[in-house]
Amino acid sequence: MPELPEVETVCRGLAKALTNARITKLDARRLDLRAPLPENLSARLKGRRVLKIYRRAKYILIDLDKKETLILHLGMSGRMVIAHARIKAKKHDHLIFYFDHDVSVTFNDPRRFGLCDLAATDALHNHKLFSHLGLEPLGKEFTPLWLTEKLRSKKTPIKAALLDQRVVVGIGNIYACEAMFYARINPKRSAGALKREQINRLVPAIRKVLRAAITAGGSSLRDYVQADGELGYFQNHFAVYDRVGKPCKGCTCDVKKTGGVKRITQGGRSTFYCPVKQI
DNA sequence: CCTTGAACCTGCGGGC
DNA sequence: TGCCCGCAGGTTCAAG
Repeated sequence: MPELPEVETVCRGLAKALTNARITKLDARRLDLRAPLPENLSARLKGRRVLKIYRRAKYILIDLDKKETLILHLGMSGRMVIAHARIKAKKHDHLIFYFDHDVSVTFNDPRRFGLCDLAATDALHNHKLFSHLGLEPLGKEFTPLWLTEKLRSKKTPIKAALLDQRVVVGIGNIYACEAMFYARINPKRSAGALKREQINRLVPAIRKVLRAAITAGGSSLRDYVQADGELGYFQNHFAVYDRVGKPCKGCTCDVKKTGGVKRITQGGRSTFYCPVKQI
């Protein structure tokens, strides 16, 4: 799935295309995403105006009139595709939103780990999906001091802690690996045992890699595409992610000797790191 | 409370 | 060519 930079990119594309438009119709072709679609969603959305589109964690939030917000999550394989003409539904096109300026937006998600909900705008922070979430990594409050306190009692590896959305949101498998590389931290290190200097490197590393990825329009792997159909290109800048046996970014080692980037499994997920630089 | 592992679902690429 | 396996950007739930 799309991690924070990809979701941010999608939100910006949707905001540009949809702000102030009115929903004329929702074609809900599949009701069994990660959670069942809300009752009568199509009827409830008809005629509603889009006020604002933004992101929280990896969720796309679309504020509508009448103080309700449409919540979308892309799961692992979700995409939003904007079209300027009536489209013919393709495989895994689960939701097709039509708007009054002849734009359609299709939510396509082969694995169906994505989700769509509608909730009261004023009560979003109490919503089941949001109430447990940690800080935004690009926000002001996300500081080394704050992160130190949050990780203090954690025995899990730092890699797992970065993926824990109760600590900090938006970081997924790619950007956890990348940020730890730039911070020169071994992913196996216990989160609570990190040294002050390490956390001092980690926070800016996270912010830097997320910002750079947003600038690049996100990472397009197998099936992720920006809302406007353009491909993001950050995958061409990965330092370690998906680079087993290859040199890490800026590597001066003899890869024949060191073996280059290594892959291990943590919490059932692949971690890529440089055993030379990340200690 | 904490941590770990499995589950959800589909598609793709590699090895034989 | 086809089959089988492992792997894929996330989140949640059960079990220890």
